[in-house]
Amino acid sequence: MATIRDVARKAKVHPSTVSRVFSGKASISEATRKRVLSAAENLGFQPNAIARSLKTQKTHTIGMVVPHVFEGFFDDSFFPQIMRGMLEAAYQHHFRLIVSGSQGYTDEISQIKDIMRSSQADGIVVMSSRLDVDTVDRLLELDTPFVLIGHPPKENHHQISWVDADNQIATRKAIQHLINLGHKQIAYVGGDPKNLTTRERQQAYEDTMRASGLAIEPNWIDYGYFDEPGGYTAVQRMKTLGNNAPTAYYAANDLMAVGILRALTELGRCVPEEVSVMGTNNSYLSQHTTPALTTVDVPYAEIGKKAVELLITQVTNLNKTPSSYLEDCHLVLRSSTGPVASSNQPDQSGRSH
Amino acid sequence: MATIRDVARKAKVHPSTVSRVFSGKASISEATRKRVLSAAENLGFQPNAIARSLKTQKTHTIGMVVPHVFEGFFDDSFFPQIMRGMLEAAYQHHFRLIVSGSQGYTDEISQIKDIMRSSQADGIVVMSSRLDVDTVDRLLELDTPFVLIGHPPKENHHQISWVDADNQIATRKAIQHLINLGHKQIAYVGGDPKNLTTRERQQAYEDTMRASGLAIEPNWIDYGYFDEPGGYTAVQRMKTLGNNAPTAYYAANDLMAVGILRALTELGRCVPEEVSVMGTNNSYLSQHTTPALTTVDVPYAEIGKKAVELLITQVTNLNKTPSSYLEDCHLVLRSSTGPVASSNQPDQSGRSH
DNA sequence: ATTGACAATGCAACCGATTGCACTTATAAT
DNA sequence: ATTATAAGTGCAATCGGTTGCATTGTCAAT
Repeated sequence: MATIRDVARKAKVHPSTVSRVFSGKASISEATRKRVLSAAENLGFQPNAIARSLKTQKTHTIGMVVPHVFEGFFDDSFFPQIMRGMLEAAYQHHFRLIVSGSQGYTDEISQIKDIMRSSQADGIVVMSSRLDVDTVDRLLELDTPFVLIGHPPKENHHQISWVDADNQIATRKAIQHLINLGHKQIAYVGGDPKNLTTRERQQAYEDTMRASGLAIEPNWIDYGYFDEPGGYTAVQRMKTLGNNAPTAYYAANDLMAVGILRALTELGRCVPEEVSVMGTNNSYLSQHTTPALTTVDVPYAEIGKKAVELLITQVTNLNKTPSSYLEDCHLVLRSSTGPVASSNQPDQSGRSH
Repeated sequence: MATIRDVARKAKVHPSTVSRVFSGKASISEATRKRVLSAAENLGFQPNAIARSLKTQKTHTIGMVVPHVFEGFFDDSFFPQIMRGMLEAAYQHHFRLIVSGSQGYTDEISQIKDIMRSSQADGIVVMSSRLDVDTVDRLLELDTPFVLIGHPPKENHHQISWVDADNQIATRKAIQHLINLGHKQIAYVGGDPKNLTTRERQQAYEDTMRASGLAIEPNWIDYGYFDEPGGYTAVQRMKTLGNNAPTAYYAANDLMAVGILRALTELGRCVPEEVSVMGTNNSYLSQHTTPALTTVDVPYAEIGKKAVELLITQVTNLNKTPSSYLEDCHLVLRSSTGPVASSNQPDQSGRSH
């Protein structure tokens, strides 16, 4: 590969002149510019990104780490969509993404630290939604800018940048939708109780129930760990509640909702006539289930995009102060939710609407 | 960030000694190693990856470019699964992925060239399945190792490394499955006729039909450009063929098969009783359609993994000779295919099995 | 005619590691 | 005791760019 000195020799100028031609920022006479450019063209020269990075201390690269061992990560639209948004924003600013695999949550953090300490990226998008204060604090010490996708621990809310779906409002909209249909026995099937998003959604679920004066039955709450069997087994567990079994299920992702659908179908319960089911994410899967899944659209691509935009303004020094964004989610009404069956609430069927 | 000189000063050794401690390859007395390590620990030092790359001319990075503007790319399991496999292999060899967005096919090539010429990656996985000889030749000139996911132009078969699904056998298995069910009027809904994979599959489709002595009707061949509406409109077009309409559809991905399913459902044709439908990819979507989709599993994760493994052996000089792999695909029998309806072949229903 | 401003270019140090070579010291072989 | 060998470390050049500073040349203003 040709270097800047080769080009300089061929164009009979000093290497620094070649550098200036390619930087575009300095004043260069039209004549030498032409000469340099044609010499470069001739040699197939392009500035070496590594050398440039070393000198300028900028890699034009945003890091991210993906736990490649979690297969579900790649099935649900979650990761691909975030990635798409990140790529879009990065591309617009002439950045690239550097992505590392990881074997799990703790490894994820060490990979992030490794990228930071070895200066492989100007900034990092952190996707772990299991962060605790200590971890965040230690990340902060490394002072490589990062933005979190998801919610930070309460203590760090104003110390770091983050962007997340407005899970609270999203969940409220979902639960309220079910309540409006007359449901009173509503199950919440979360992902992983260690996951902050899961906890946040659960909180919103409980708040919304309470706000409508509905009781919260611990048996209506379960965790499906984001996969299809998880939703399936949640139903298995709850069916034993007899009359007290939920008339509606809200799942923290579509995949678990699909599992719920499958379990219900096997039990011979009709959706939405007897039981309503809602998912989350509006994954493309949700359009094609039977019945098509009512869900809440989470703009993951937007979130990913926003995250790297934030990061890029931070690394280009336009604005170093931490900021955060809550992206709006909206209901996608399809065919898996309907009015509560009258048999489920014999004493007040008149009131349903 | 602390540099190697800071550590050297603190440990009272020469920077080269620090370097040797971290390289692990040189002989260092236990005493100084301890001293250096603790100084490094103390300063939070870790070798700067950029500087190291500059000197060693190795980035420990594999490049890839993703056309982020094609949303379908991120919906189908194709891209996420390849990515997962790539990450897995990269991780095992302590490599990372550097990924660039792109606005389309031609931009994809220029991004690849840019990564190569700026030495941002040791090797590149090229995913474009529309390569022509000229493009490949020009890529070859840049002599950064690359491996192609998908089929190379015939002329380059032995010049470059590539790994692909064995589309030919996969398609043959699929079509043969339909033929075995008694179908004679089988539609092929491909992706994009410019796509080599699409052409390869179409070839296998035609060969298999011919091998069974079946006629090939040009009207049974259409392109759905990999998305759901594409499958849908293919059916719209073919339904006008009346008695000559296909009794079975084979789609080059599951998403189009879903579109086919939807169109058929709207037309009131029962699947699989009246019409059979097959998809390709065994995406997680295919498990959850109604009826569940018979499909052919394409081991994308394996392909991605193999691609970067190949690349890594090449960049670490273990083996520079081009090689190629064809990954096996297998049928996933579910509920969208069945024996041809007797009304569709009134004159030979006795022969169907 | 003199001065000042600025455009155009060269010079050389620097970014943070790596590594071939040389040197010293300790250990083993003769 | 002498020599060969290897271990342990330092020196300095190098990877391929960038950039502050110095220098020269040009042109306009006074």
